[in-house]
Amino acid sequence: MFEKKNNQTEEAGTGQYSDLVVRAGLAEYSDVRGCMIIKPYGYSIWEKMQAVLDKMFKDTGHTNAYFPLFIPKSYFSREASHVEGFAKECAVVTHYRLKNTADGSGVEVDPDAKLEEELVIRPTSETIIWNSYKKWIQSYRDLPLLINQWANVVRWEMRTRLFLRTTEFLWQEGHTAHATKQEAVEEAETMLDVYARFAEDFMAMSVLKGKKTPYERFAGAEETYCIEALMLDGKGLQAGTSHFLGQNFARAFDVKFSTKEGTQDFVWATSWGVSTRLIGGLVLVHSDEKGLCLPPKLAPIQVIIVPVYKKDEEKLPVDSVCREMLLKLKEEGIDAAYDHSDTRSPGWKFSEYELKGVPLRIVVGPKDVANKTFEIVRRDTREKSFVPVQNLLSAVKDLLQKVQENLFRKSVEFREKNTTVEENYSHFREVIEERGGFILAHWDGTAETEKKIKEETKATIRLIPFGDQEPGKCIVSGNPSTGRVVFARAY
RNA sequence: CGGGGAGUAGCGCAGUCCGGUAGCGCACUCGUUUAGGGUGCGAGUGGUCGCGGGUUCAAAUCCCGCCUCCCCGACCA
Repeated sequence: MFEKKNNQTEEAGTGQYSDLVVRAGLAEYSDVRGCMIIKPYGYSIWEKMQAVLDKMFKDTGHTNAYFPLFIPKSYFSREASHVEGFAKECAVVTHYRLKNTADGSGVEVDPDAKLEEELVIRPTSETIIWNSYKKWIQSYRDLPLLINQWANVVRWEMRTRLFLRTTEFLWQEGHTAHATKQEAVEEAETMLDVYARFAEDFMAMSVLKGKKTPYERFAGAEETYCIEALMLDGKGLQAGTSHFLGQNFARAFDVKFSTKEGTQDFVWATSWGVSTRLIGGLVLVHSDEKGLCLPPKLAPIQVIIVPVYKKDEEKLPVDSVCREMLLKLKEEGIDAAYDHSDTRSPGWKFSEYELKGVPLRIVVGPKDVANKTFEIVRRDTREKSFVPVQNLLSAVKDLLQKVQENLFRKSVEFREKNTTVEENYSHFREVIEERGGFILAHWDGTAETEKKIKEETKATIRLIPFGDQEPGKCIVSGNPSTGRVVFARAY
C-alpha cells in the first residue's frame, strides 16, 4: 500500500482500510455510533489470538478472573492522574429503569429511577480491581498476585475506525501486585516481551520495544513500556502496552501488606493489555492489492480447497479426492476448509479467498485426479506448484511455515527500509510529510519540544528505545540529548 | 465540538434543481448455459423514499423541525 503510493500505481492506502475490513468480512459498522460488529471471520482471528496469548499468560504464572463492567464513580476520584486521563471519555450510567411514554409512542428514561451513585462503564479496570486487591492482600504471603481478565471496555472516542479505535472494544488487561519495586518492574518487562514475541512469532509483525515519554504515558503509571509496529502506509501503531504503576494505586486504595520483617508497605503494581486493535494491525501490515494476507498461525482458514470440474461425471472423482485431503489435513490439526458449493465458479472462489487472506489454496481438477497431483498456491507470493497427492501433508506444513516466515521477513524489511535517521529538522518534516515511517532523531527530553514537533508535523514520539544510546543534539532546540527516540505519525 | 458529505430494495447508487404510476447495477429466486481466475442469457421477488409536521388535487421531490451515520481537524490502546 505504502510502496504503491510512491509508485503512483493502484493505491491501496488507508482510505481503503475500512473498505477492506468490511469486504473481507472481518467486521461491519453498527448503527451505534463508533461501534462495530465483529463478524465470524474477524472474531475467529480474535479467538486464535486469545488462545495463544492466554497460554502465554498462564505459562508466565497468571490466572484469569472477571471484574464488573460498572465502576462506582467515587472509585475514579481516588487516583488523580488516572481520573484526568480518562474523565473525558467515560460513559456513565445514571438511571436503572425505563417507562412507557405518556402518549404510548415508546419508552423513556424514568426520572424516578436515578442512581444514588452513578456508575462509570469501565474504560479500564485498575480502580475496581485495586478496590478488591485491598481485601485480598494482607501479607507478603499473598504476593505476588498475578491476574488477567478478558473483557470489553468503553472509551468515548471522538473519531473512530474499525478495529483501530472504536468506542467499545475487546481486550485483555493484566493486573499484578508485588512486594518489591524490582519485581513489579520485571513483571512489566516480562509482559512486554510476551507481547513482542506474540507480535513477531504469531502476527508476523515486526515491532520495536521501548518506553513512552511522560507525555504519552498511561494515566496513573510511573513508566509505560510499549511495542510499536510500522504500518504499510508509513504510520506507527501502538500494538501493546505494559505499565509499571509504582505504588500509585496501592496508595489510592490503601493496599498495604506486612513484610517478612513485620513492617507495613504499599504494594507495587503493574498492568498490561492488548486489544482487538491488533486485528487492524494485521490488516495494515500484510495486505496487498488483492486483499488481506493472514499469517498462517492466526488465519481462521489456513488452507482452502477448491474443486474444478466441467462435466457431472468429473465431479465425483474430484469431490472424493478433495474430501480425502480435507480429512487428512484436519487430522493433523490444520485448519482446512473445502468449498464444494457449486453455486460459485472456481474463479470467484479464488478471488474471494485471496480477499480473505487465506494463506494456502489447493485446487483439484480432473487433470490433477488423473495425475494424482494437486495445485497449491501461496497467498503471499501467489506462487503456484503442482504436488503429488501423497506429499500433501509435508507440502502444506512446509508452505504454511514458509508463508509465516516470509510475512515476518517482509515486515522486518519494510520497517528497516522505512526507518530513517535524521539530524536536520526541515528534512525531518519533509520525510514525515512525504514518506512517513519511523524516524530516529535526537530529542532534548522536554515536553515543550515534544509538543512543538507534534503541532508542526503531527508526528509523536512513539517510544524511547531501551539500552544505552549515543548522546547528541536535539533536532529542534539543539540542546543536549541523551539518545535518539523514535518519531512517527501514529494511529 | 468545528467543517464537509450522506440517509430511496440486503448492498452500492440515480431520481430532488423543475411535484404527476419509484428506477438502475450487484445480490437474491427460478430456468438455462458455464466451470483451470469474480461465466453468459432469459424471467422473477423485494420499497412505511431516515422520523415528525406543513403546503398542494397530488410530495422521494417544496417549506419547518428532529434523528442518525460516514469522512476531515483538537484527545487516546
